[in-house]
This record gives sequence, structure tokens and C-alpha cells, in this order.
Amino acid sequence: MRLTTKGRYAVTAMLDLALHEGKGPISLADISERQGISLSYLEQLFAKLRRNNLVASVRGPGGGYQLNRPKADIDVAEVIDAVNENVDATGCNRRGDCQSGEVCLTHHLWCDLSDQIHTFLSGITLADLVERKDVKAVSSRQEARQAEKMIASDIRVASGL
Amino acid sequence: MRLTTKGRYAVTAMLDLALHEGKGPISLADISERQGISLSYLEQLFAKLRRNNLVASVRGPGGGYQLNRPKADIDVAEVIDAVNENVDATGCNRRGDCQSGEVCLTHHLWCDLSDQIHTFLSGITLADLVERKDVKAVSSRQEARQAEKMIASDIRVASGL
DNA sequence: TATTTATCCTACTAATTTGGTCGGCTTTTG
DNA sequence: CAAAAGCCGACCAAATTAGTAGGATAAATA
Repeated sequence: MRLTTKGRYAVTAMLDLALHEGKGPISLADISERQGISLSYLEQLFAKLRRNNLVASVRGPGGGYQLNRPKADIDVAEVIDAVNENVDATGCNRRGDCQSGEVCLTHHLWCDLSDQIHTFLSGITLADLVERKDVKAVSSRQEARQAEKMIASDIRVASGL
Repeated sequence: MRLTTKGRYAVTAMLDLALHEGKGPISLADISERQGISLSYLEQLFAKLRRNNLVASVRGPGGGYQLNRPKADIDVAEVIDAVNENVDATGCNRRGDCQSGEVCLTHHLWCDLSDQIHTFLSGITLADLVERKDVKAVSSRQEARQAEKMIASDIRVASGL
């Protein structure tokens, strides 16, 4: 089992899409800036999210990504799964052939743990996250930051720098 | 967060000790054979388990390892922790400085998940595992295998091979 | 006392994964 | 046509895993 920045980034980026739903396609450059994730790395993650039909892309200027399903129909477990992070705690992928073809001493323990984690993560949708007050707080802070930056760059442009 | 063979091996080996409690020190060679874990790798894991006072060692012939506490007082979470596997799902070790000093969009989600996993794993002791019927079944299978091997090697010794 | 059994300790290693970077291509809009 | 975006493949440094190898030390036994 593994849960690293890869899966966390994927969920964060998907949540960013959910938060900006209805505003047309969102560019990876925007997500990169708001969430502090490298653009090229986001591209790799979104290639996988797209292959799993979680997002749809629009190319060309003004393009970007959108959720391919209502945010209430996308749960955290599938997002993590889409970027190949394995939320399974067994060593044998639940096959039960952990010790030379047979079940190892702790196989069932890891199965139980896997169930526990999967139940938890698949019970949370992007819509649920959007409604959380901690998410709302962070999101509005990020919006403010981005607005500041845009004003700053407007000044630079206007003054010819 | 990471849960690989390292943590699984540690729990399996500790459970092996719990299953053979009262029979004096158990050698790593025995555990290695029963559980199919490399001896040198076990040595490295037990160095950590010993440093965390989970086991006590007896050197010399007939030596080995024993649980340093009653099996009902050792839970799965501490065993995994002792071998440095991190069961924390956040990227910031719960510090909340995930995004340039501030909380990232999904911080609280990963905190909740971590709590979930920790509650589950710390609620299971070695004594609980010893009582499980799936563990008993695997254990008796392993005992039988080991007895077979010992007879086979006795034959080899007796016949002078 | 010599041998054997076991823990203890350090160093090395191949393979894999992570979290990227870089460069260039294609599509679409203005 | 230029610019903005997605798309794609190659490459990379660092870390981690799951070991191996080789020896030192301690204790029991012959």
C-alpha cells in the first residue's frame, strides 16, 4: 500500500476542478498556481485521470479540464486508483498466495485493513469535500492569493516590465 | 503513507513470537523458516523492534527473541511504527504546513484518514490475532510443514548425507 | 578450552518508485 | 499566423525496499 503526493495531488487537483465547476474548462496552469503543483507533473496525472474518464479535456486557448461526471458521483478512492496508487494493504493483492501459494499468517488482517480504508475513501465524494468548511476556508484563501498575483502581474504589464 | 512488506514482516514475526510464547526464546532462523522471510532481513527488523523495547533477546545457543511485554499489551500500530513505516497519510506529518507554510486543500481529509487507520491498527493486539481462527489455521499448517522438514533433515543426517 | 549457535553490526547492492524537468508536437482560438 | 493550451516521450536525481555478505561478540556445550 502506498499513499504519497501522487495520490494526494490527484485528489487535490480534482477537488480544485469541483470547486470551479460551471466556470468552463480550468487550465492546468491555474491549478498549478493555486495548488502549488508542478505543471508538467499535473500533465502526467491528468493523462491518467483522462484515461479513466474522470475528466474531459478541451484543447486550444481557453481550454482546460472539466469533471466528466457530477462531483457527487466521483469518490476519493477512484481518483487515487486512477493514478495507480494502490490502496490495498495486502502483499498479494488479495489473492491469498502470499506465502508460497498459500495464505500468510497476517493475510486476513491486511484484508480487513484494506476494506476499512476503501470503505472510508469511497464514502467521500468531491461534492462532500466541496461542502466542508475547512475546504471552503482554504479555497477562499487560495482565490485571494491568485487575485493578488494577477493584479501584481497586471501592474508589471501596464508599466511595461 | 507506506505499508510494504517491511511492516507486514514485522507484524508477522511478532505474531510468530506471540504464538510460541512460553516455549523460551525463539530463534530468527525458526521464524525465517516458518514465515519465509530472509534471515538477514529479519535481523535488521529485530534490531529496530529491540530498540523500541518490543522484544528482548537472548544470545548464544538456545537463544532467540521473546516478547518484552504481554501479547495483550502490544498492538499492531506500534509494531509497524517500530520499523519506521509511517501510517500517516498527510504529506506534512500533520503539521499543517503542506502548502508553503499553510494547510493544503486536502489536509483535513488526510488527517481523517490517518486517524481512521491508526484507530483500526492500534485497536488490534497480538493477543487478539492469536485468538483468530484464520491465524490458528495458518499457524498449525506452518507447524506441520516445519515438522516435515525436520524429519526429512533427520533422515538426511541419519543416512549420512 | 574449542566448537557451535545464535545475536549483533556495518556496508553494499539491484531494482523500483517518486516527483519531477525538458523539449517538442498538435489543436484551437482570435 | 501567433499564442494558448493540451499531449507525449525521454530523461533524471534521490529515496526506498528487500535483500546479501561478512564478520564480531556472547554464551552454552562437548
